[in-house]
Amino acid sequence: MNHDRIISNINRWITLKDEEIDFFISRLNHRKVRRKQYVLQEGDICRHYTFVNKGCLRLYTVDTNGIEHILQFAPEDYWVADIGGFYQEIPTSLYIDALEPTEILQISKPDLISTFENFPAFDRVFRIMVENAFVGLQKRILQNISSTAEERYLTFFKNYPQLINRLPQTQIASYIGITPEFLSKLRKNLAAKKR
Amino acid sequence: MNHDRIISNINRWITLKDEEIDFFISRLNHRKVRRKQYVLQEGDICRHYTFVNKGCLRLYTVDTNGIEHILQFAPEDYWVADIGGFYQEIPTSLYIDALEPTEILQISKPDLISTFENFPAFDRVFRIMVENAFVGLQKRILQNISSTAEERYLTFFKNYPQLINRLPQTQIASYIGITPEFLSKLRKNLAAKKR
DNA sequence: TCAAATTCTTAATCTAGTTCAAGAATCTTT
DNA sequence: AAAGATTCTTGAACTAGATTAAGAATTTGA
Repeated sequence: MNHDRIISNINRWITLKDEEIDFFISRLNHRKVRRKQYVLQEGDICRHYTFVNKGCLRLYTVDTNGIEHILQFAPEDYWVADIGGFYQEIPTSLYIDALEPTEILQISKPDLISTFENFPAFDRVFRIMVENAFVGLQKRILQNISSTAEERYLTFFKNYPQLINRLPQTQIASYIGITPEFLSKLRKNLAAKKR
Repeated sequence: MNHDRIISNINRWITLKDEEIDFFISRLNHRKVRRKQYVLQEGDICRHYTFVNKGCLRLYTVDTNGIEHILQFAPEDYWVADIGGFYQEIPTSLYIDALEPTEILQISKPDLISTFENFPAFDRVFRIMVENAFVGLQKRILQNISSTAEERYLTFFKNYPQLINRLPQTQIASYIGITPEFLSKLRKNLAAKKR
């Protein structure tokens, strides 16, 4: 498997030495997952940080009524994990599965820790990665406490143009926190407005 | 000013050497802010990471209708900043102000960067800090897309018992994303249920 | 300690979004 | 290419939460 995508991903914020990159790459396992296959299930311990090389994963919970609530989509170039459970090694309440046939690269906790110990630059890489993700989540919270469903949909549209025609609407509805029926109505209204 | 609280805060996840702690502490400025005084205003560049030693700050936006939406409360032992704007040095859209007379410790970007350069252990400290904050935000998103206002209020009650009787209800309403009037009704219903 | 400011409550009316149901359209897999 | 599964749309009835307004209670700061 080709490592170009993950190399440019970790080189995005700071430039690493070849030795550092080679060490990190050598720790990765790669896997293919079929559509609908689970990468993580409630009750499991999240043993890997997962990078998506091709395809698309989703991170979500299932509530007591059996309804799914999507925390994150992870298309090409995104990382996913139950971060808390990964470091503390406690059973997760989250699910990760594939929305499309997907190719992933994974690093285990022992391998990531040894990467941090050998090359402190990776503490920085992962610090910056999480900082960026944090800022993204803050923006999402703000949307959720201050905007209407229509505004949230339009923001999703702007932030993830690659995903709009790639994901079923029911998944997008779940991400922005409304029912699929209501999303359908919103779209109808928006289409009417455009004319 | 006493540094015990911030020292135990940064020592919480990994144990630092005296030399590392001393360097970091020597970079801090301390300030007192009065109730309602701004620490950051829309349009400013966020020049400091701020630690609360005593009192309580809030991080929020003001929408086009003049309504405030609270992203974070920062009582004793919490850090606040517009993280994105801090590193990129771009004008913020957020406000930080004091809900009570507050004592803070601040570190500037140049000082934080030089701390990272001299002592890579701090990349790890800040990585772990942001990871924990990230996990907290994920839980909050989940609440917002999946729970009723009543459930969100009860969760706030459980997560921040120290704050419930310390903050005006209007601030809590803004944090959980409802109007103060509706929070008042919720509380009435909850009190009735208890009997 | 008192006046001003802020916060809290209640009630009536309104609306964004849900629920339920059922048929139409579109994918997936063989 | 067909059958089954999933997704999308529409409509009617419902409800959680918003809005407006006004008075009561509490907090604040001089």
